[in-house]
Formats: sequence, C-alpha cells, structure tokens
Amino acid sequence: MLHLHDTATGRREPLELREPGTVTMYVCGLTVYDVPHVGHGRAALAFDVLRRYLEFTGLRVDHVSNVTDIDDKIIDRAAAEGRSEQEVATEYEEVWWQAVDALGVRRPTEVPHATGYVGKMVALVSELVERGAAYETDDGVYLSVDGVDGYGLLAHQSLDSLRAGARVEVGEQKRSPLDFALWKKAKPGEPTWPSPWGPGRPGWHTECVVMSLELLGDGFDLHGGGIDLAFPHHENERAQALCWGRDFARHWMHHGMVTVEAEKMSKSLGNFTTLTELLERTEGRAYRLLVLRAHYRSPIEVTPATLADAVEGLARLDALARRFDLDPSLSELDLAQAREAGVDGGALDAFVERMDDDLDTPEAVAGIFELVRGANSAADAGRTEEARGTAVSVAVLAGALGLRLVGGGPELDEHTAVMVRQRDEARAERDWARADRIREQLEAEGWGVEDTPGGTKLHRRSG
RNA sequence: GGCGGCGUGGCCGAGUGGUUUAGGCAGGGGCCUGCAAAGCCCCGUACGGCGGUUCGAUUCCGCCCGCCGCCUCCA
Repeated sequence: MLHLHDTATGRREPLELREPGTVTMYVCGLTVYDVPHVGHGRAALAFDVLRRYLEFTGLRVDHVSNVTDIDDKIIDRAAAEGRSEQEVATEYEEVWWQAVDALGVRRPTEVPHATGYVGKMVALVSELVERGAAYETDDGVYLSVDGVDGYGLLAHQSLDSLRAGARVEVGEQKRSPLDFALWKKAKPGEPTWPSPWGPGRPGWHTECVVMSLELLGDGFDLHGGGIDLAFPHHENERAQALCWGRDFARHWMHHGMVTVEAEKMSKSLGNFTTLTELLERTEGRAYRLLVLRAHYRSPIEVTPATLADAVEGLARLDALARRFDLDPSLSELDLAQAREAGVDGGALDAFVERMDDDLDTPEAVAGIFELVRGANSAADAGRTEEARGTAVSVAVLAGALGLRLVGGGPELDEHTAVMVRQRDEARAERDWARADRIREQLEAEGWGVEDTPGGTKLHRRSG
C-alpha cells in the first residue's frame, strides 16, 4: 500500500481510501494569466507520477484539477492589453495544455473552471455568513479565522505565531490580519457576478473548496499542490470546509519548488524560465527524468546543466530500447498485466516497494538503471533470453513512471535513406574513408549513427 | 521574529549508526569496433563547522555558519 508524507500530520501515512479501489484527488491547477514556467511543469509531473503509479497498481483515479480563469492578474493583463479576461484566460489555458501534452502528462479526468461555479460559491459564502463564520466589510466578505478549529494545521503554526508574522495592510477592516476574502466587491471595470453583497467575484480560496467538494464529495482522498500552497491557500480552503460543516481532504500532499540558480523560480525575481521555452529546446521526457531523479518533496534545480544531464540519461534508456527493439506498448502495461506477461517479479516487487515508500522515484530510477546495466551485460555475455527479459522490465517500469522509451528507427526521408544505403555499400567494400565521410555528414545533420549487425542504424540526437 | 526544510565525492542526487557499493552525468584507464557509436569492466574513498552521546557517526543530540521555502499573489 502506498504511503505518503502527509503535510497535515508531518508524517508518512498510509493512503487510506474513502472507497476502496478508487482514489479521489484534487490538485490545484493554475491561474491562466501567462505562459507556464518550469515550476508548473514540475507540479503537473509530480501529480502525474502519483496518478500513474496508482493506476499502475490497479486503482481507478478521479483526478480533478482546476483552472482559475478569473483573478486579479488576469484582470490586470486584460486591462493592459485591451482585451477581455476571457480572451486572456483562453489563450494561456491553451498554451498550458500544449505543455502538459508535451510532458506526457495525462490530463485530469475533470477540469473545473472557477467561472463555472460562481453561483455555488455565492451560496457557500452566504451560508458562512449565516453561520456567523464570515462577515462583510466595505470591500468584501471575510472568513473569521479565530473560531476555526486547528487553524494552522498545514502551516504547522499556532494562530498566535501566524498572527505575529502577518502583515497588516493599512485601512483594512478585517477583524484579524489572518482573515481572508471569500468575496471581493467589484472595482470599476472588473468582471462581476451578482451576490447578496452586490456585484463582485469570489476569492481564490473559495473557488477550490467549492469545486473540490462539488466534484469529489465529502472526505475525498487527497488534496495536493505545491508546498507554497499549503499556507495560506489550502489552510483557508480547509477552514471554509470546517465552518461549512463538511469533511474535507483525508490526505495532503505537497511537492517541492523548482529553483534556478538556487532561487525560487518566480517572475518577480526575474529568473523566470518558461516551460514552453524549455520544451522547445529539450524534449519533455528529459524534464520528466530530471524531476523523477529527485524526490518530489525536494527542491530541484533546473539549469541547462541539469537538463543536459537528464538528456544523456534518457539517451541511455533509448539506446537500450534500440538494442532490444522494445515494443512501445510495453510502457502502457499495468502491474497485473506485466506479471501476466511474465515480467520479472523481483524487479516489479522492488519497484513497488520503493514507490510505496512516499513515491521514492530516485530509488526507483536507480533501480531501472541497474536493470539497464543488467540487460546489456547479459546480452554482451550471450544470455539473450535473460537480457531480453530484463530489458522488457526496464520498458515496463519506465512506462509506469510515464517515460516512454523510444526504440525503433525513425522514418527516414529519401535523402537520408540514400546516405544510409551508400554508407552500407561503402562499408561492405571496406571503403572506410567514404563510410566515415557519410557518417560525419549524417552526424552534422543531427543523427546519431550506430553500426549494427543489420547495418547502419540512425537515431535522433536530442539536445 | 515564528514555522518548515536543506548543506553528501567535478556536477545532479539518494541513503545509512560500523562490515561491499546508491544511481545518473562528466572525467581517466581497459575491452569490444576497420575507426566510431552503443555496450561492458575498473577507477574517485564524499558526507558544512565545533562539541556531545557511543566501542564506533556522514547517519542520533546540541550549538554555530551558510542556503532555501512559508508567514503577501505564487506549482
């Protein structure tokens, strides 16, 4: 059984499900006001790895991830560019899904948009006001944090120490600096929805609590996001659920941040690197491998050097797939199918043990690379059958982590195919000078060239 | 100031109270190869500093230094 580090308890906990066989998880998606950065990519990968592993072990996963399509930043951008909020949101959401696809991330089973749930949000805020948990001010409706049982659970801080660190804005009518907006009354020119408190729009924390409970129901299994969301975002979602009298998430999972040159990636720091840019230069699988080689809760460095490192590691896996001509469909097998197909049980068990231990992908990846060496060694020693079996387990396990291995030769255009033929002729005639000349030209055109018993084989060198 | 976390060999990055090593990348040597590529074998003896506990600590405890995240929007 999978154990995960739970942010609420600070300990590794078994993932006990509300309903055996099905995992219900809500992952905070993003606000679509700009192109995504590499940190968003890691977030998508972190939960994709979780989901794939759960599905690999035979569970069904209801994976809900929202898109926040109304927000200050979207409004600002729309105003600055003279277009509608919806145009801005639609444009960047599209960019996002392109990046998600390029990373090989399975799309969520459901993608609620905040603007589609405003009515339900208004209902929640009304209820919270009625219950006396929330109050109205000149600029909105706020939740009173003081009465909330266990507020600070996810921050691991007491109400007092949180209050001590809170920054207070001038002119606020909040009863406590920690109170947060459930509803924001509209300023001129902003998009609005009607409410008992006049036209306005929902607060961010209200969006997620409404959508998660609406789509997954009380006591859903897992709520996740980046560690920077634990407080105040998730804390405040939980606070609302509590005041609302609903059972909220059973488990909390948060992944670590991406840093660039040891600083958190962020626009304000100016070290912003877009995911789109990364995916233009490097294939998504390499970024996935980079992410997998660190634990999901550790910070990772994304730099040209760490990416290049991952590219080389990936090349080693692909070389194995070429050597054994591994079928791409192997990476789609789940655990039961793999056992049925006769994949080495020891390798599968070791993988499951590592992954069950808080998704220990670094160890799992290390294990896969050990299998790579094992397969190559066995093949070198002429133990063909053993080698093939080990190579197959590499493909299956890498696939379980979302890494599809690229084996079989690519489609060659006529020009390239002719060169390959000419090189094989030259080699057959032992005309090494000519063979080498052709090889150099192929390499200059971005091909990796390998001589095999079957003649010249090409593969794309990615970088 | 409060809370959480980190500091491992050239780089990335796991892990562990002591016996034989994570893994990858880069580098050196060798084998294979017409030469390469791919692959295999061998090589680095690392755990921020100072104390403490211990027969023994990189691993536990304390302090210090440095770094990161959160306490404000943020994956």
